[in-house]
Amino acid sequence: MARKSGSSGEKTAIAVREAAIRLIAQHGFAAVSMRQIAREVGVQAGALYLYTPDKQSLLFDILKSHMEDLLSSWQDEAPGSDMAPEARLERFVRFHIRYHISRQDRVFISYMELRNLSPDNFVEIERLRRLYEDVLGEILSDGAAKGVFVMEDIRVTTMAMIAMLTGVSTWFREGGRLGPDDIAAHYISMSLRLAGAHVPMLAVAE
Amino acid sequence: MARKSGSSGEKTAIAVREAAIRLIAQHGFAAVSMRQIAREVGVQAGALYLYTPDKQSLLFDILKSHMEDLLSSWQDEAPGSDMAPEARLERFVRFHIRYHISRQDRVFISYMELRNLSPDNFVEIERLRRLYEDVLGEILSDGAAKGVFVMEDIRVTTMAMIAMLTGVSTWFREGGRLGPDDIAAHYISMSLRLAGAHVPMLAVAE
DNA sequence: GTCTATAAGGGGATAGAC
DNA sequence: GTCTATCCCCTTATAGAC
Repeated sequence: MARKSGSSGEKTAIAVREAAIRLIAQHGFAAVSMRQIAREVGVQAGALYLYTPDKQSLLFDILKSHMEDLLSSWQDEAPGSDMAPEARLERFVRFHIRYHISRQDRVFISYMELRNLSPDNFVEIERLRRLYEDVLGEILSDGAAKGVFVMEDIRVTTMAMIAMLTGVSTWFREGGRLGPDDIAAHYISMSLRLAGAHVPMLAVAE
Repeated sequence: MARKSGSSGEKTAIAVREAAIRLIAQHGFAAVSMRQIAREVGVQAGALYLYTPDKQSLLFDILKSHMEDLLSSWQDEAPGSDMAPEARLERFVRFHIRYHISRQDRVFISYMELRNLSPDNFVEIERLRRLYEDVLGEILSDGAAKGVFVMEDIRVTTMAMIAMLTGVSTWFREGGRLGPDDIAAHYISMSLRLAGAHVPMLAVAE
């Protein structure tokens, strides 16, 4: 975006995004003004328009790059479809939980602010979200076909599991009773159980 | 609120609430103006202030009466704690799914608009929400104590199950492939499985 | 790249007529 | 119980100086 290497434009561009993400996660897109974002960044409101054509594009860019990053991060560590369904599901759940815990703000926004997207932008984000849901749907279908997962309804199970997994971002707090890896482990065994896999209990506490 | 029996005040008061719920669910609290609500009701903006002291109270009243109605509806059909945990869980899940399907707008708002409550109002709504979560937590704890539910972590399972169940309100659409009762049945067996109960498969489709 | 100034409009809320 | 008119403030976005 910025061409002069010594300029602070690059840094400002990043600062604008980060500030927007933080403020929108906290107060909601419609409740946050461009002036608030500018104050957080330390520039005047007018300067923001060097980095975004308008407020709507700012939201869209945040959501779009979040979804793209989510999908490409998964591609990077996705197991081959020749792997056992249980192992694939475990990999997916661990990835999902870690990703959602480490990027709580972005995740939160991308679920809460869909209503504030323009119709065209909404369609595009929904397309990307559907691609991600299909990753899980395909793993569950594969497991059902191979007889290692037993579900009454694959589509409902997919939606239920996605909601269950993503919910972690609403209650997880840094420094709580459980760390990210403990939580991921719990969600892995809950997911396997939800999919109707035979899952040995590793440890029963409480 | 209105004292004259022939007046249209009572009707208007209800219309204001319904319009507010519909618009807020669609666009978000911060994005909806008092003028928009008035237009939907068919009155002028000033008239709204006969029914609410301000916009914040309008939101708070919607969320508070939703939570109170949710809790008292549950009280009305809650089974005694002498019932078997599996049966109690089944009752809870069926109630939750039906309630959330039949009041999608209210449920949606009460999850999405927490950020737009004033700090005091937020505390009150959170208190009510926690009461409701505890209903499920208590059922799961009871089942664990009696050895019919087997979970690695009761608190995490409670949060996961609530998220899974409430998620139905984000994807359910009237006239879809499955009716409310089919969906409730699926969520019941998924919940039992999540709780680690022995659950017979009734029917495996797809 | 950033600032100041400003245009043009919408926001919540109130006063007073009817 | 409702309307009209209005106050005052904040909003997004742009123009032009530096």
